[in-house]
Amino acid sequence: MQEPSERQRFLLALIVHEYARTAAPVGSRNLVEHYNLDMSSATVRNELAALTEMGYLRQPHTSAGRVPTEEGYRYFVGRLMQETSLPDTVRHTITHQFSQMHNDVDQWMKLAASVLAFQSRAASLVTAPHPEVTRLKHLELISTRGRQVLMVVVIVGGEIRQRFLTLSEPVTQEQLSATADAITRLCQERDSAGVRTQRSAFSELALEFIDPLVEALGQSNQTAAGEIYLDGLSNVLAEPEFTNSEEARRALRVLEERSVLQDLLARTVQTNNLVGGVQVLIGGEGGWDDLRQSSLVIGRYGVPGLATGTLGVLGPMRMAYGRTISTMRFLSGLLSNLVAETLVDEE
Amino acid sequence: MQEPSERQRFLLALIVHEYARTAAPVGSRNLVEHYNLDMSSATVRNELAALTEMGYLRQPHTSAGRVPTEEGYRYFVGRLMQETSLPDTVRHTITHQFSQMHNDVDQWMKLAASVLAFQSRAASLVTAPHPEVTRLKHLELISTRGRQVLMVVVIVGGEIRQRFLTLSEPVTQEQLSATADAITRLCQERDSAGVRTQRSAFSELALEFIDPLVEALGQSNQTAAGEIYLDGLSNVLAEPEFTNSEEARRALRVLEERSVLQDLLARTVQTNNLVGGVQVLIGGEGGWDDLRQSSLVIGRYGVPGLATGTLGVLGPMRMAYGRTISTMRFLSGLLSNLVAETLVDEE
DNA sequence: ATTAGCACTCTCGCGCCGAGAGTGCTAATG
DNA sequence: CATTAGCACTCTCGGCGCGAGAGTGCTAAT
Repeated sequence: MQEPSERQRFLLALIVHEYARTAAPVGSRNLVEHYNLDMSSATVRNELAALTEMGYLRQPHTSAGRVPTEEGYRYFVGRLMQETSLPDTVRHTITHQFSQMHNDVDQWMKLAASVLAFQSRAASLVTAPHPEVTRLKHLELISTRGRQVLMVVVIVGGEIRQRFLTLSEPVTQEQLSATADAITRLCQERDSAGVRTQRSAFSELALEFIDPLVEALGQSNQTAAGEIYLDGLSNVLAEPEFTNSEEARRALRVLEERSVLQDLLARTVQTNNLVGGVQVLIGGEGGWDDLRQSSLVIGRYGVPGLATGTLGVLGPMRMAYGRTISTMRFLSGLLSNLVAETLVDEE
Repeated sequence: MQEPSERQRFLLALIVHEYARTAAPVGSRNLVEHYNLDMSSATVRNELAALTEMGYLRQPHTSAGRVPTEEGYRYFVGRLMQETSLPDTVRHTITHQFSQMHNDVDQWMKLAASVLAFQSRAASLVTAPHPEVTRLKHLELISTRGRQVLMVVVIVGGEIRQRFLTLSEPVTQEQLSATADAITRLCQERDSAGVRTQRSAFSELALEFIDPLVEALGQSNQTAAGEIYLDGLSNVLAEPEFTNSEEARRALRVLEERSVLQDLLARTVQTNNLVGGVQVLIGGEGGWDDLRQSSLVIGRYGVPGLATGTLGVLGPMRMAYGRTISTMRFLSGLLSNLVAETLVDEE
């Protein structure tokens, strides 16, 4: 890929910006007038022709304005975009909102999704902080009625899972508490496999809880990484590229289908378009045919080795990458701090 | 409102059915041919004219076929629709799927939403079972690091809430467990107000947990009734009435906005279009301007007085009410049993 | 290297028109 | 008297043509 000149890069950035604003192909005359360029439209035309030749721009038809190609966006995101950090007032507002949230993970996630959707004017997705290995922190057994028991499994990192069990015999709450304590002591810091190895050490009563416990710990392998919080879905429907409902349906299906999102996170690690912890997938890069019209910005947060979560924004290819990325980076830092402050468990 | 004749009712039902199938205004000739009626199209025309006069049908324009009015749907749902119960095979499949779900509430909810969306071919929403009054069942305090503590609040009915706290002094896990036990004993079966009255009975250490606990118990008053599970959003985008993205956006916004959904559930109780526990709101009945094109089917499940949840389906006004309602009724029964079996706590 | 000028191309919106579908009405019929 | 065949009428919808507008590439002049 040929390297554009300084002026060509400048123009490319302008077109990306203008197209993001208007969603209409942008022409040379328009560009000159709207940005008070001190060159003529003919000069601009020459440069645009060059950029088109290089593959960064394309024309929807012979005589329309220019639109950035995927390649163009990639170049813009990777080399052109200046990292505008979020305005101080916005940062303060967001920080303040989080401080109001009473240390409730659920509310944090909702707020994060909401902020991300609002700032990016696109759809956002946030996953709750999730440990990379699920090891038991604490087990609690609560009698509900007769042989019914509620099992609460607290995982290292703070995640909580629950199961309902029916015992073969009624048992008192005292016995349950004692059993829970025993299991907790024997299995603390163990993952599902580790718990299984302890099987021989348990009392007959405790054995009734082992299978559900093992299963609760092992669950993460199959199921989505915890809850997925979505917000701003109606934002993307407002964009002209999604008025064609076929496109909109595809995008929505991706967001609904948790398995797809998981795949996506899995691939997050190994790609090359990393921007300081934030990844940008343009035009369904990497085989996401359903997202051919869209772009996806993905970031992670949390404490590696303890618990991490994912932030994502799905929007049209012409989304405001700058604002989206800086918001995401800010949120990622903020959430990472929250995770570190509250969830950290190893010393 | 005038009472239609037997034959008119028959034709009204046919039109509702046919319009649900094709989404196009249905004409007399079409009706006669497609359903092999043994009357002429002229006769049908006369009857349709009468039904139009009565307000059950309308014509999009002078010379188009007929479309049911809201009034027409209301009449259909209230008096015409025969309650087809779900085929046995479907019932068995669903029951089987639930039995696979390992007693995990989260998975039940997801499955319920998925089944409801699939059967109704529309968007579904399901709320987790939620106690009408939130009273403490069990409190657990888990030390995470230094002064950090994870508070797990189990509510009568099985719901779980968590908070992260920072204590003024580091405390051992033993002390925490003892304190949690003490609080549990003093406050079991109490709601947030009840907990507050016990304040004087607590040790200094215990006092640090009271405010967060009161707040966790009181939360339900402000926040949505637990998690809301959505599914099938892409279904409604597939419907022709939502290709006009403006309509689609409105509907989506309603589903996203949790506060709106809450309002909606609040009104659920007092309306008149009840069908054996399932309610049908047609055309945004009751002041839901954003849902003017849509209908909403709402049902509840659970054990009144202990924990209840809501099932909802949002789709175009011409949705398949029969299938939707019977699915919802079946699911409601199934979930109610699950709640009763696992969550019941009072004797 | 830049730019004014110009011929050329393509889309988009508009109005027109004929086909098709459906209606209401009237008159005939069992 | 209910039903129905026949018919004139109305309205939508898709295709077509056309002119305006926007944008381009090219050439020649600066």
